[in-house]
Amino acid sequence: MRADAKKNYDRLLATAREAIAEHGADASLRDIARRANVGLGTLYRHFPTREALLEALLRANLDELTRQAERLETSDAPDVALTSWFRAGLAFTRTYGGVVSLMAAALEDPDSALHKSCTDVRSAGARLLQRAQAKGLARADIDGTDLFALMGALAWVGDQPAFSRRVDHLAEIIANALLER
Amino acid sequence: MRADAKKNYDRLLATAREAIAEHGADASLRDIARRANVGLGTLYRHFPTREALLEALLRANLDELTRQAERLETSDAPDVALTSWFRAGLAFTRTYGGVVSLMAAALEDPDSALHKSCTDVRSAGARLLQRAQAKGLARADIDGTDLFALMGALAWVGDQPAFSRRVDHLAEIIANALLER
DNA sequence: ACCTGAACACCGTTCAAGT
DNA sequence: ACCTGAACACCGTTCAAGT
Repeated sequence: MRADAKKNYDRLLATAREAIAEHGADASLRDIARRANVGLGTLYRHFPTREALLEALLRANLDELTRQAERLETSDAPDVALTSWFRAGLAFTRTYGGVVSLMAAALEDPDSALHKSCTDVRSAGARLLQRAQAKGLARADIDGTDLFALMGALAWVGDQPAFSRRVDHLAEIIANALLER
Repeated sequence: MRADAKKNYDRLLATAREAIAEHGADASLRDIARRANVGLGTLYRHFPTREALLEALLRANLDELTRQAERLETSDAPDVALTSWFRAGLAFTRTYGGVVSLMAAALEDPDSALHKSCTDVRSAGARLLQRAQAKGLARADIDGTDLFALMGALAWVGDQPAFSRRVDHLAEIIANALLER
């Protein structure tokens, strides 16, 4: 990448990080380009879709979430590992509002720039879940997609001002429900 | 209301019902006016906000949900009544996609046209919950807002194509979690 | 009393023209 | 190779002008 292109890329990403932290995943792309002092076409050149921009923004966090699952798999007790990871996933969610809807859509769309990161996270969670299920420490009637769905559901709760105060409490209830039976 | 105004009002509501069933709560208001063969200003005259339009659309359903809670309170066993109503609320949700986010926002905004309907539903649920809690049939650490939040969370799950197949199953798990302890 | 649609200020996306 | 911004097709919202 040419030096000037790299500079624009970096500035766009930094600006997008601010804008999306402030306005959520549906922040105005036009506004991001404007605040980055870059032409609108330049934004589209570097990030052809909103998903591509979010992928660049979230890749580090999502990879870390996947790696954390792998670490927990060899360290903690299966049930503790599962609920710890569940909470970590939810915590990630809180950095950018409204991001889980895009992630849910990306699971279904192989062409989405977010597809691989999201299916990786789902697989990582599924393995933690299966490990707990194998020891009889988690309920047997759920899978990795259910785990992802419940994390997304709680993220939605956290995104609503009317409910965000209660999200930790509700997360605990649901995390416990994963271990029942 | 003048006869011609009433006609426009009814046509707008019927068209909105179709459009919102098809495209969800953020359907284009312009498109609704267009499809109803009515000027855009006429839509705004009858429904000054999107919430006002949804209020007109949902009032009957939300009132019915509130009344259903009252009926269940005098008929069924407290725990059965609670979970039945929880499922009924979720079923209502499925008629129009994306409607729960507006409802959650309306809880926090006393000026929203949806405010009263939503707080009424919350109160109705809270009473069913308290009745079950008084008999030790529901967990004691949740309130009516939590109940609303969990319904909304499951509605969100139902709105995501990646998860909608699992929403009934996840609803059962969460409904059971309400009764624990 | 009610209706209309132009006007304004925003979007997302594309693409011809420039360096 | 990369950048720019006008152009296009959409929004939501308001309001002067009409009947």
